[in-house]
Amino acid sequence: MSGIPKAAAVVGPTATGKSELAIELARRFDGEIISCDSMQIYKDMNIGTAKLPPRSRKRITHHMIDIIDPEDSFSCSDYAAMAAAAADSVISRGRIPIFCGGTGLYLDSVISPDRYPEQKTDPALRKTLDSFSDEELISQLRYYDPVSAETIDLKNRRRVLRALELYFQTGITKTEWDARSKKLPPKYKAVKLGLDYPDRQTLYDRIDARVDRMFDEGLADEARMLYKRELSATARQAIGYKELFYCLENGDSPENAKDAVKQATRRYAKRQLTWFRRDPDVIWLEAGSPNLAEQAAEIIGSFLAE
RNA sequence: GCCUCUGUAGCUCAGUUGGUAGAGCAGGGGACUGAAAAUCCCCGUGUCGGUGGUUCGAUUCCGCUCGGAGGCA
Repeated sequence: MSGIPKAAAVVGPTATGKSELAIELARRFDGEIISCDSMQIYKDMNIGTAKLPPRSRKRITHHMIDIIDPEDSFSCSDYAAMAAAAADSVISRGRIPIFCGGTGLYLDSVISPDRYPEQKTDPALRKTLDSFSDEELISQLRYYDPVSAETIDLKNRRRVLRALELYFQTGITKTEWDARSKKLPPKYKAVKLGLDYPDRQTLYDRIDARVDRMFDEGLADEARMLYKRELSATARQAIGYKELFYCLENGDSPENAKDAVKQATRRYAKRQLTWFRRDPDVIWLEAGSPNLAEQAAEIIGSFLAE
């Protein structure tokens, strides 16, 4: 009726069983999964990104996993375009796209309208901008985009850089771009299911256990292989790998990285929770509860029937 | 058995010349419009081991007591 295609999404912090639930839902609703995970994008980064093994994914089509070499630069803007193309193809086949993953910005970027249609990443410009001091950047921002200078956290250098980059590249301020995109309808109308455990300790215990399992499965070897390659700036920040790279640089035992990996993952999970809790559209369900799939299916079923 | 040191926030410790205490880490909360597993901001009450005493008042001084570490026999 609205003309906006429908989709489902499974979100939440890491280690809550999103991938499994998404597969179950894809089975029940004849869907295909579109991953919104900034790291499962990369080939050869398997253990540390907690990818489900291919045999667990069989029979259900997964998009946006294993599509980029870790050497190649990739960012949210690439994701938004590719994921939307994938979702459209799913819809054209008469099936339903099920977004699944913990990278909140990636999900938003596919679902929402094209925010910066004229903008593409320009490493040279970024490098030039990065050579200026915080003060210089801030005064530039105050001059060219005073509204952003009021809104953006000026202590967050990346945000300041980003706003300037947008302006210098397109001649239009970030303020203006954002105002425009807010007026446009979303590309998909999605029900968002959020998974979380009733208490934080359960989540953290699961994270710890999963990190232990990753090490048992050979995370250190996987990291050693990747260490020899020229990873892109994004791929090299992946939790689980960056800590091991640090060990390799300093000749430490991989065991020494274990606690650091666990802690980084806990903090990441916390940030994910902050992101998704802010989204009023998320319907929260208890991770690991026995009737989770039924609950989820019921919500999606009535959403699709609307 | 004797002597010395030590017991303060989940952990490591600082401190109070006696007026119920503060750092780091851990942890918690928040922000986020294409670098996002990134980046940034905010948050410190705990029987100061227990128990008696001195004192207007003790975590701080004294006695005893219970843990821990070391030394001497």
